[in-house]
Amino acid sequence: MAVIWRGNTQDRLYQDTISSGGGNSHKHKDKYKDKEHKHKDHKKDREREKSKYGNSDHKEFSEKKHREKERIKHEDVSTDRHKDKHKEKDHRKDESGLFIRCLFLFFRTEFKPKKIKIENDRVDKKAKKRKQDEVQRRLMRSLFLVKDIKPKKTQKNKKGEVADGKKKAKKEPEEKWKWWEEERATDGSKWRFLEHKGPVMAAPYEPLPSKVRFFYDGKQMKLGPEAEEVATFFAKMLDHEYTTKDAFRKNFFKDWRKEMTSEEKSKITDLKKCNFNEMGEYFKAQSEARKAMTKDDKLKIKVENERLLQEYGFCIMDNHKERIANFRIEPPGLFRGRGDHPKMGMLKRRIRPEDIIINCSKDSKHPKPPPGTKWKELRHDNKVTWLVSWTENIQGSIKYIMLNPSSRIKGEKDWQKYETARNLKKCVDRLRNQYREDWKSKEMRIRQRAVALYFIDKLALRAGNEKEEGESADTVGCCSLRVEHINLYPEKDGQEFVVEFDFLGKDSIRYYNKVPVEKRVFKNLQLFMENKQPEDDLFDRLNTSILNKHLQELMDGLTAKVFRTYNASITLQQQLKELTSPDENLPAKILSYNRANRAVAILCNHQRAPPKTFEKSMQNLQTKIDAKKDQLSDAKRDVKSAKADLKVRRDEKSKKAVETKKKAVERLEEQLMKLEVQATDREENKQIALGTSKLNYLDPRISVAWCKKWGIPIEKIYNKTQREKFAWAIDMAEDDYEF
DNA sequence: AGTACGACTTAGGAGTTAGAGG
DNA sequence: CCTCTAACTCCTAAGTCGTACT
Repeated sequence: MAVIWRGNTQDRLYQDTISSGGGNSHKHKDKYKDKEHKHKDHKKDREREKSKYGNSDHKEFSEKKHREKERIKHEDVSTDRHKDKHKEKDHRKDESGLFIRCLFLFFRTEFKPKKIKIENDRVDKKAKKRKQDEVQRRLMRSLFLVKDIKPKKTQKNKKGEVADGKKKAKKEPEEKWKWWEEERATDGSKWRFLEHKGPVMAAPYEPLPSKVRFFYDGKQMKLGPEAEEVATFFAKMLDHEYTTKDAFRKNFFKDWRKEMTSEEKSKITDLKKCNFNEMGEYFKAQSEARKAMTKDDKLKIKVENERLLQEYGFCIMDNHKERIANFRIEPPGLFRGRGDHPKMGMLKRRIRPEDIIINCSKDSKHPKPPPGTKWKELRHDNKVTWLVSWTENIQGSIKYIMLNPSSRIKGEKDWQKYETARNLKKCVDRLRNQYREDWKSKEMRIRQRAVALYFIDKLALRAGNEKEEGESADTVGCCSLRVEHINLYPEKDGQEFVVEFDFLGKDSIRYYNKVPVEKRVFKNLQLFMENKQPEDDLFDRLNTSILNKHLQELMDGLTAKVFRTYNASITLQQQLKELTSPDENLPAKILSYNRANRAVAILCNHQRAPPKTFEKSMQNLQTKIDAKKDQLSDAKRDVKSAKADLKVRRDEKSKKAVETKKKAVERLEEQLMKLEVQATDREENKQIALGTSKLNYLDPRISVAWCKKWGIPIEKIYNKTQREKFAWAIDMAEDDYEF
């Protein structure tokens, strides 16, 4: 079974390693029989309905278009893009923190980071960098002129950047809009005015040069453009292990054949006989060539990208120019699901303008479809935040183009999320008492609800919606846990009532954990598992909808995922309090921050694949360690012989010699320990991803407050993008902010 | 209560870039 | 200066949750 089966962090941090694995092959077939059909028919009906009524009943907005436009402040999000590059130099090297909890204490006292490198050095580099930048900018400008790009905003911005980005670094553009100081709409509308240029369509297919051949069964064969395009998708993935998987090959071949002419179809009947190697080589060569391009050519591409960004990357929403997140339509390709996805390898088809729904203000300048095409629909729905949508062909789900996280519309929502989590903080004790009471309930469903909630709270599990079997990888969350995903141990490793979790969660990331639970929980679990098969639901009287309905009654806005946010943020706050010591220097403090962050990442089970070069860099480190060990044993031998000398001579000189040698040993021991610690550290960080929690779970105001309290520059914690996303928090949080 | 859908958040990996080290 | 690596950005898959409907 080909599942992403990474060893789990918790596993290695807190417990003995286990070597379980194994697939889950269970079937709930009856339950889902015929679902697919119904599903699809239904969808079609709805679609028909929609196009019938789509445009009819939208309110007119009173604002006059031009007046709106006049008031637009041209805050240009991208202007200072490159500006503080110099400042960006962070101290990643010092970030390497140890995680293991038992080492926390030790390190707090023992770790003395090196002084950071001298400022002088940096100033020099900065100056150098600036010079380089200036050259680049000049080039950029000349390129603009050469290419005779209409000198619209883009140009101005570019020039503006050049002008004030440099010497007068002080002169910030116009001050940023502080949406968080404004009133929020209460009527459920998301905006009043929305204007944008529509999406950037995927580049059309460029047929291969005729020298690049495809062979079937050893014989060269020219493919028609449709079949050829799909073949190139496969050829591009040739050295990815996807292409060796049965499901991938099967799905690919089936969909590929659909694109073939009847002639091709009758010839090509076996994927094994297809030879895509020349195609694969061709693409490899192409990407090599791209890497080897001259600086000028690279710059041209950069400029073109920038132009596209300026033209399509922004919209106007309620008087403000806002950055769009994904303004490009997803190009066609082969579907890459995660984990053991039944649909891997299927053809993700090209999106045409006729598939695309545009959403914007009635009174805005509507985006134009490419010449000779039209949009599927033009809609004016201000109850939603998306600008563009289309239906994807693999799962039949809808994809959207929406705004950047720095936008008002995303920021408000994010802020609100943390406020809800803070509300939970106020009543979490009450809730915890409540679910503990419910463990004793006469009703099974209440007990199940209470135990599930306990897991969600204690272990930060996801809610766990039901999924349609066969539509996606077999993964679970709390409510969808099955009996096979847990093991109960009345006693294990000296602890009582241990529950062992082992399942694949979101993105097929394995969750493995052994936790001691309260006796009552344990007994309940035994009860829930009575007379069940491994593939039966653990909580058979519960689903996310029931759970969330219950939570909603306990607190306004409360849902299962709020617990994850709450527990993540509160953990960060606590850990920061615990780990930061006032007299430490800056790198040490940042180290503490990262450790706190890491604690959260572990709680939320945020993992990453070990870096590709991980083994190698580990080996290098190990070599160093071995060398150090050799040195150490040499030094120890020296001590011995010096001692022997001393015995014979008994003079001051040899006594001193012994002392020096002993010192050397001590020094080496210390160095060795540091290296070993570094190795452990790297090993621990190997598969922990800090980014996800930082971006989605940690109230940024906690970090901002911490920075202010200890005089840490915010750039050490948040990079440019993150600072843009969390601008609201950076602006509003003071050093005494309490989550 | 159950189901399906739509909208939106959360997620890890691939690709790209910058900057540290050789 | 060039190469190698780590960080950052982009990409899009995979979740959550509310709502409409039955």
